[in-house]
Amino acid sequence: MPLPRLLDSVGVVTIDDSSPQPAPPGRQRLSPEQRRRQLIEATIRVVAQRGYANASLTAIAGAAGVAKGLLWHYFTDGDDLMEQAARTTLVTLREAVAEDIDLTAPVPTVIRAAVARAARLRETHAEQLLAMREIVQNLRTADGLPLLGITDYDETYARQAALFRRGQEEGTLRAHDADVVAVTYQGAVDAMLAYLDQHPSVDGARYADAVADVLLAGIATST
Amino acid sequence: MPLPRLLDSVGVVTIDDSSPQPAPPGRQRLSPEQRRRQLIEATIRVVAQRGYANASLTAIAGAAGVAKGLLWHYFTDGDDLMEQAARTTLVTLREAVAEDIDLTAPVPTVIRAAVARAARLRETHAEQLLAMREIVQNLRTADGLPLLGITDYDETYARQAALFRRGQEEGTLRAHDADVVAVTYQGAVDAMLAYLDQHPSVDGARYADAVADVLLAGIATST
Amino acid sequence: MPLPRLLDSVGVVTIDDSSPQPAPPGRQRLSPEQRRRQLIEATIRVVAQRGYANASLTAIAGAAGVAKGLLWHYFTDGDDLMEQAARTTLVTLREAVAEDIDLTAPVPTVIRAAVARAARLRETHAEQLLAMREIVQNLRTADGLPLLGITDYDETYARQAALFRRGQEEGTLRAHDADVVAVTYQGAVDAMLAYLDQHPSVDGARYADAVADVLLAGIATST
Amino acid sequence: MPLPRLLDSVGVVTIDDSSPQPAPPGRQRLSPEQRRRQLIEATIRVVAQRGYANASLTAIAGAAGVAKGLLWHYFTDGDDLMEQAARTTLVTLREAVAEDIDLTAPVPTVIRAAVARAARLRETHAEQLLAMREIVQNLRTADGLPLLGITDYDETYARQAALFRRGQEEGTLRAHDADVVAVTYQGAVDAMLAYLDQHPSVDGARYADAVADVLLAGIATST
DNA sequence: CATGAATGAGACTTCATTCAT
DNA sequence: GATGAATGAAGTCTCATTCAT
Repeated sequence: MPLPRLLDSVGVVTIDDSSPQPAPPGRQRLSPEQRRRQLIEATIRVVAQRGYANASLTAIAGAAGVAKGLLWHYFTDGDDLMEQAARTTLVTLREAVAEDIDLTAPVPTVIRAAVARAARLRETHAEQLLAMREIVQNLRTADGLPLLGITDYDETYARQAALFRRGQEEGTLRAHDADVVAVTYQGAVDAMLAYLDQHPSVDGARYADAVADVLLAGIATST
Repeated sequence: MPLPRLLDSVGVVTIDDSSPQPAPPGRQRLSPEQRRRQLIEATIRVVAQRGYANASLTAIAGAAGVAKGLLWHYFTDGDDLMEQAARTTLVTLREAVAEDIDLTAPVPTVIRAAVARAARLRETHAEQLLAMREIVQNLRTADGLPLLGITDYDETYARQAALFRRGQEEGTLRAHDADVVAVTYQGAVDAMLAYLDQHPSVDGARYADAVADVLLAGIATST
Repeated sequence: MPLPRLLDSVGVVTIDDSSPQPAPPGRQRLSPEQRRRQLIEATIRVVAQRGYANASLTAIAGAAGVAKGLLWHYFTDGDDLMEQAARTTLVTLREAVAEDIDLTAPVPTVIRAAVARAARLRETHAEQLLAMREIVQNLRTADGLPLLGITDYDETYARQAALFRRGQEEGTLRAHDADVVAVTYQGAVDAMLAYLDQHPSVDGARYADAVADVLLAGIATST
Repeated sequence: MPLPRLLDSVGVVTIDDSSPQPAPPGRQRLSPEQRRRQLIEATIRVVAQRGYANASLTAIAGAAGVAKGLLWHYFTDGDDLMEQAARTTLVTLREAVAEDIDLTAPVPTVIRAAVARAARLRETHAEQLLAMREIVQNLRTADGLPLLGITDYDETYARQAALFRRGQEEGTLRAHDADVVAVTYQGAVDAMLAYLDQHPSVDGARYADAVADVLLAGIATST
């Protein structure tokens, strides 16, 4: 499944219960799941808007419309909240993207569709994309090493490599090293998203198509 | 000159005297240039190791073996230090990469060489690569907008697009949109670096060659 | 109501619990009003004892027996604390003095009583007198202009001028310019307080009476 | 000699060598006296303009056009500089005022002239007045006690009391306690200066005359 | 004598975290 | 469970003072 790389693909599907702080009564008593979701959504929102460094827990609690202290009822500390926010968001994103693509189609078709869907993530999951980038980039273990990344990437790359291998078996892709192709593909998608982010006037769909052209020219047997 | 994207920003050629606090002699009197360089080097080192959010000025001064207050003699505040560190690093990097590539060679050759050189940046400028990513990602103006990025990237993309255009005129590259090709190329290189960073056992040179294969298959007239 | 000038500003009636850090029980939970009052009292105390320039927020928090950070729960910053301390003190003082004087008595009688009450302020509100002087003198806006003073004084002068005008109408005071008389009166009282401050052995009550003699000789129709 | 109280009377006569930093050559070698005077003048200027709290030694050295370190060649520390600046200024002021008044004239005449001269101090020695107020108010010993004041006041009061006593002997002043009269007089002058400072539109000369009227009505035998 | 780079103490402020209510 | 007052550990920054040049 051509999932954009962790950094790119971030994106809690909808956070459908769109209301930020609708709760009118002073003290609502929610189920743990609801609370966690509520707090994670606020986290994504604040991180996206103010950046990781300025996303204080006070601000997050405020955005969620709850008291500061409540955070420690549901998360062991700030890092835990960030990590869970990232992981949750990643999972939801994967599901969302997978839903929109027919993975059984011919591999070149899958690739073109996946690139197009990734380009649309900017529109459907703007905050999540931003926030994930921030968290992945900044969240560290106590010894300074990145907390997220390696593991998650590998899984992503593996899935993509499998896809490319199928293409080679079916004869629709050329015989490059499937891992290299996977990484290259990811990088192209990632760069596309960053570029579109900073050039909002560009037509994303058309741009994605052009990117797919380049990629398929490089790896497909026949465009 | 086909400079890798984020890589662009990586730099500071030497930092040869790798030692954190080399000499404890009471009070060193350095020239402004030397001192600035020393402080910027320490900044890059600390940001690379601990991440932007944990790179306190206290830590940076400590890494430089210098009193905290000295930072304000040379930089107006923490953001100024970060910005200057990034800009200095960016410039030095560009020069470093430019030196190693013959830009007058046939475009496919230039591309292959550039990818290879970029792969080697991990070895020669590991800290700078990491630190630049951190600073570019996190440094913001007071209103929350990224302080670095857009402008600098555009220049990079423009240079690369010019290179690709030359290739098309000379008949060595196919007729894709040169801008799209530039962005795609950058993304591929960037992804390669990130991948190599986290898989140190992989042979960078060979990997770079494979990436160049894929790219050239996509854009060159004859592989 | 003939309030002494700088004296005006002095105040905070009680501060009865004079003890710096009365109770060391782990964590006290006070109402906002109590806490604000406590912090303002500590501010007055520290400013009076060590001077404005040496009244660090660290010292003030220490004198209040409270964590430094708590100050920012109740005041936006140090200047805000100082300003509120001054204003609160001013109001309380006015009320305190007004309570002790019968403003409907013949004007010369009011004047004599007011001078006497002012002299006693040294005993009942010594710290407040000192602290007000310090704050009024030193607290400035960002552009360097005094934050307190002009406006507040004008009100004081106006009240006094009105009193003197009544005296002229009733025939107990001579026909000087009422504004000039008000300012002169204030200055005399202010100087008396400064003098008594530095000569503690002098009998304040007797001294105040002598000052009233001089003033009334100058402005009353019959001594 | 009716010298305005310490606080009021501040005022280095002219600082005639008016140029702030005229010295064009990099390193001038001045006599100790000249240097001290230069530094003290800069101190007065900076304190008057920015207030005591913002008068850093760095700013003072900058205003004097010399290197920071030079201050410690001529003064033991910042407090010493401030104290000497205040004392020097006080002396020069006394001389300046004394020059303008005929102390042998009838006492009421002396008083009227002195009040008038004091009112003009605002015009001729504005910075000195401001700076003296600041320094006297803020400069403290290590234990928090005011460094200037008591002693200097007493001298001033004594001189004035002597003047008033002469008036009583000559029959031009009534028989109040001369000390009380001195203090009252000082306070009136002080208040006048403060009032004029904040009401620049008022005609100082006329105002001073009115103040003298009130004072003399109180203490002279016949106006 | 003069300079200004360098130091270090301390100021203000922010914020994660705790805990009495 | 939920609140927000209170704490304490940094962090950024300023400035008097020292000292190599």
